[in-house]
Amino acid sequence: MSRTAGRDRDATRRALLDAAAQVVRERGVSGSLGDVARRAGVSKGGLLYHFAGKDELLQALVVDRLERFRGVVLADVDEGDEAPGRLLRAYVRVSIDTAKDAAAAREELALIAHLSTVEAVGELARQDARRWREDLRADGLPDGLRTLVIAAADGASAQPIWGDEPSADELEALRERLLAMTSGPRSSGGA
Amino acid sequence: MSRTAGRDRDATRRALLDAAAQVVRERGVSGSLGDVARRAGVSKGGLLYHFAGKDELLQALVVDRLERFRGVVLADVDEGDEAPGRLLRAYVRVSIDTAKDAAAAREELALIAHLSTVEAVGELARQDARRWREDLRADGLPDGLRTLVIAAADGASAQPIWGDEPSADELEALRERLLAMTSGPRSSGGA
DNA sequence: TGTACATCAGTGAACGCGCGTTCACTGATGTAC
DNA sequence: TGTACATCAGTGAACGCGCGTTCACTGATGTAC
Repeated sequence: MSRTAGRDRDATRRALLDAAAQVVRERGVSGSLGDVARRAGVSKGGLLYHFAGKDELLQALVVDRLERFRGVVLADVDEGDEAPGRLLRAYVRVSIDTAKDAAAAREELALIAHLSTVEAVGELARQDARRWREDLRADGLPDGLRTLVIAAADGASAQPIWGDEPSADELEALRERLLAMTSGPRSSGGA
Repeated sequence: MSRTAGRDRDATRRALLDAAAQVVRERGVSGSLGDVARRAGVSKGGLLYHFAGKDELLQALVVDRLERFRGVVLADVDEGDEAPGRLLRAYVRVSIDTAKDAAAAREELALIAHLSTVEAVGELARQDARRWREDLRADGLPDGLRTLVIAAADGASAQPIWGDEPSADELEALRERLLAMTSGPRSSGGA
């Protein structure tokens, strides 16, 4: 096999991050670099060429996941929705949809939970959380309502970690209820 | 130092479980048995005398935590409260109180998240979650409302893992709101 | 149009350390006679 | 009231394996002249 097998730098990095996510989901942060490298189709040395050490790999991984979530939510904001709470409604939709695959949700949360114990990662997560708080506050809904809705959305996606697996029906009902709560007394449109 | 230093079997077990909780919080499941043993004041061999291996220790630890939480909630049920939702109200109070110490909440959740990746632990957690679902359902509130309140309580105690640290004021407001929602149109009593 | 050199994206063997587990042993306490 | 034996709750040295990291090396591609 040649040294540069048709893949450029970025594609290899991407493959390594995806492999790392898989391994951390399955084995936690104690999953080995060798395992990650094998799944990405490079040698351990190759991995270390891209990420100077295990911590750096995990840090890059958490940044990747947080950005991905933010991207999905922003893409889900309804352009036609001009009422206060449009960002929060997208946040709710994405959170609940994520929770529908309990196994995937549990794995994703375990991923974050594991990563959150890595020293350098905590600060990154805190920054991201602060940004969400500010963005959602700027969204224009009253404090108490907003806090409640965010907590419920977060709770729905966190429950699998306790072994709880809410049914699709329950999640659907919760989703509708949360969206209705943020749309004022009468919900007029929206999917 | 003598072999049986005034401590009986159960006290040593207790000390080992407490030390294990501490270590897992700080270092994750990859924290070492040597570290656990040292903090409990026994040798590694001594630890292995009580728990046949690392998996057995972690399993015992999760059972311990789940039982502890259930015990605190049951103890918090208001004897004078006869209205539907009395168990759920205790669940809310305990969950939100837990969330008030963000650092402790994050650590406790990280503990469970870590443990949930251990094969044998998953089934235990699932059983416990099923029991909570049944108990809370038997509590007599309508499905949609109950699901919402549980999700919000779970969310509040889960948020620290994302780096989010809700303020005490916010939590207090959320708590009151959730309790009011489960007490019908007019909340009559309660702390 | 060739040739020399630099750089990029890796390889893979080796090293050393930490950890889980095993095991032979031990000192205090309980029990039978 | 002693004595022999069993059990309980450990000790601590040793072992072997897996892992993160280092390092010398390499084959393809790009660049200067």
